[in-house]
Amino acid sequence: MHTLQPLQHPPENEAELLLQARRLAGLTLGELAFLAGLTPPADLKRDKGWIGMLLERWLGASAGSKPEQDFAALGIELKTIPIDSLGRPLETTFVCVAPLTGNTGVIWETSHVRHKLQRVLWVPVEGERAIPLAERRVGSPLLWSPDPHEDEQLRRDWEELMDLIVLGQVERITARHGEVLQLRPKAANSKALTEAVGAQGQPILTLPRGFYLKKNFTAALLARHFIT
DNA sequence: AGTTGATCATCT
DNA sequence: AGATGATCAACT
Repeated sequence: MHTLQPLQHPPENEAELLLQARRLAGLTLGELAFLAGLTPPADLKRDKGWIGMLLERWLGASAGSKPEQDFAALGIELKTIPIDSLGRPLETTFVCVAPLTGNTGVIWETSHVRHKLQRVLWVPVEGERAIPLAERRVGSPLLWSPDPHEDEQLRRDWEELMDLIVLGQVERITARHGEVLQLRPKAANSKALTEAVGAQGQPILTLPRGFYLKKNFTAALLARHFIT
């Protein structure tokens, strides 16, 4: 029998992962939820990570809250990305938390950002709020690694942002810094604080920040996929 | 508070 | 309308 069902185990290799991801293309979130025995929330207001969790389940990713890649054995990270009717991203993409202390001497080549983005399975999902959550369709997946140009774009932004962090300027950084990679708050709320470096090199408390891919970057990466 | 999964809601 | 800054949930 060939009933479509979530992978019960982590995929053995890239081909198995990609094959399963391709099977999901064209199906709705409601169908995938039903087949997985889940009930979709009415909207994502209080369940912002629901789609990501659903796709993790279908693709056999190690569940949610582990500090490693989704497919550790394959070195692959899973990212669902909300898109509009033309395939363009509706949101920026969270990459990882930014380290705000202990950064003297860190370099791009061994950074968390570069490691996270080394190989990513992108799964586009219709994201317009006019479409009821259960009716939104999953798109065709893209297994991606940064090409030399993309790596260079990311490196430049990362170095600029990390320089400011190291120099105690984290609170002067806004989301406008960076062409393709930005730094924004990543916290439960504005009361959650973490340690960082102040302008005089002293410890300060500030909002935890995360690195996010700007939409121009993910739009280009998805577009490259659509034409090839 | 920190990790994972992200989108919301307000402002320009 | 689109981007920025703020926030939600589950688990540890």
